[in-house]
Amino acid sequence: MGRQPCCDKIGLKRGPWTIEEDHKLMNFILNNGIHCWRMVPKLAGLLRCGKSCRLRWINYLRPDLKRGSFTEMEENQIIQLHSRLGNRWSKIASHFPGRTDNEIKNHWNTRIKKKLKQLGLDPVTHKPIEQKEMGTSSGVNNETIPEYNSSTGREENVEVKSQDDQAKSELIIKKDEEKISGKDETVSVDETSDLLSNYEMLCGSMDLGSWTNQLETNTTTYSSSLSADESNNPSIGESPSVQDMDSILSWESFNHLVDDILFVENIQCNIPADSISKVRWLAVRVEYFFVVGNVVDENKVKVATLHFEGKAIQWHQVFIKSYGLEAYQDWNAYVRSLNARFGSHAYDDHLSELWNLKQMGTLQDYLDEFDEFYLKVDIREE
DNA sequence: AATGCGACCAACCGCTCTCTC
DNA sequence: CGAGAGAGCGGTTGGTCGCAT
Repeated sequence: MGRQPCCDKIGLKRGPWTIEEDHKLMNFILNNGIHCWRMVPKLAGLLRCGKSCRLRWINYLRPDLKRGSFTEMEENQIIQLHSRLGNRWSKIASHFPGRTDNEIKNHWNTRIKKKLKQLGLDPVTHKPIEQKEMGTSSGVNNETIPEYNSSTGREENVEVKSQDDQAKSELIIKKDEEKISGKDETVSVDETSDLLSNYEMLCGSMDLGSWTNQLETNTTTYSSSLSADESNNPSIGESPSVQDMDSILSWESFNHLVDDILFVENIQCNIPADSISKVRWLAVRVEYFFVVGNVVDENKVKVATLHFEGKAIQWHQVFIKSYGLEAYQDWNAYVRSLNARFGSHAYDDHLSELWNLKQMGTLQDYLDEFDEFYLKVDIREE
C-alpha cells in the first residue's frame, strides 16, 4: 500500500523554477509565513505542488541561506559530524547555519567522498580502507556488510542492528547534539573569547590569536561613533579576514554581537592563498560603504580605499556582514548568480542605478536608499 | 569551433517520521 | 492504539557548465 502522492500532478509544473515563480513564492512566504505547504502553491498562485515549494524555499530562497563554496574548516567539520551521525544530512546541516542538508549532501557526494578515498579512508566508516575490511568480522552486535547495490550502482555498507542498539545509538547521538547545542547557548556578548575558543575546539587547530585580539579591541572601541571624519584613518591594522570570519563563526552566532563587532576599522581581508590566483573579484555585501581591496602580499588584501566612478573616496567605517563575502572565480559567475536570485537583470539594473548617482545626489543619498547591496571588489596588485 | 566528459547542484521520488483525531 | 495526512529526510536523477582534447 503505497503512500498517496502529495498532490495530483495533472497540470502542475515541474523542473527548474523561473524567476517569476521564485518571486511569487518568496513574496507569499515573506508576507504570510508558512502554515501549510499544501496550501502555499494555491494561495501564492503557483502551479507547483507544496512539496516542490517547500524544497525551493528551503534550499534556495530562504533569506538566511549562506552561499559560496565550503571552506576547508567546514569540510573538516562535516567529516567529523558524518563520522558520528552518518548520512543524517539534516542533523549535520543543523550545525551549519545557512547551509542546507541538500547542499551538504551534494558537497559530500561530489567532493568530500573523493577526498577521503584519496586519503585512503572509507567515506562510510571513516576508517582506513584496509582496516575496514579487517574490521567487518569483529562486530559482536553490529554486523557491517559491504554491499554493492546493482540497481543504484552504489557501494553501501548495510548495518544490521537490533532495535535496542539502534535506540542506544540514537540516544548517544542525541546527547552529543545536546552537548553541542548547549555549547552554542552559552555564548554571550561577554564571552566572545570563549565562543572563539569553543569553536576552535570544535573545528580543530587554527590561528585565532590575532583575530581574538582584534575582536577584543573592536568590541571595546566601537562605541566611538560612526562619524566619517573620525575614521579616515588609512593605516592598516591586523585584523581577521571577512572570509575567515565567515568560516570561523556562523552569522547567527554573531547576531547578538552585531553592535559590537561589525563596525570594523582598518580592516584587512585575508584571501585564501590557494584562491588568490583564481579569484579576481570578490562580491562584498556592505552597508554604508563599499570597498576596494588591493593585494598587499600573498594572501592578504588591504581594504583601504573606496573607489567610486573611478574616484578614490576616503573610506570611513565599513559595515560588513561577514557572510556577505563571496568569492567567485570570475565576475560573470557572480553576476549570473545575482541575476538568478534577484531577477534577470538585477546586476545591470543595480549597476546602472549606481552609475546614475548624479541624478540621485550624493553617494550617501544613494546608499541611504538601500539597506544592503553587493558591489564588485577589484583585487589587484598595488 | 565542435565534441566529449566530468563536476556540480537543483529538483524529484519515495520512504519514514510525526502529529492529530 | 491505529489510521491518515502532512512534513521531513535521504537517495537519486538529469540538466548545465566548464574544461580538455
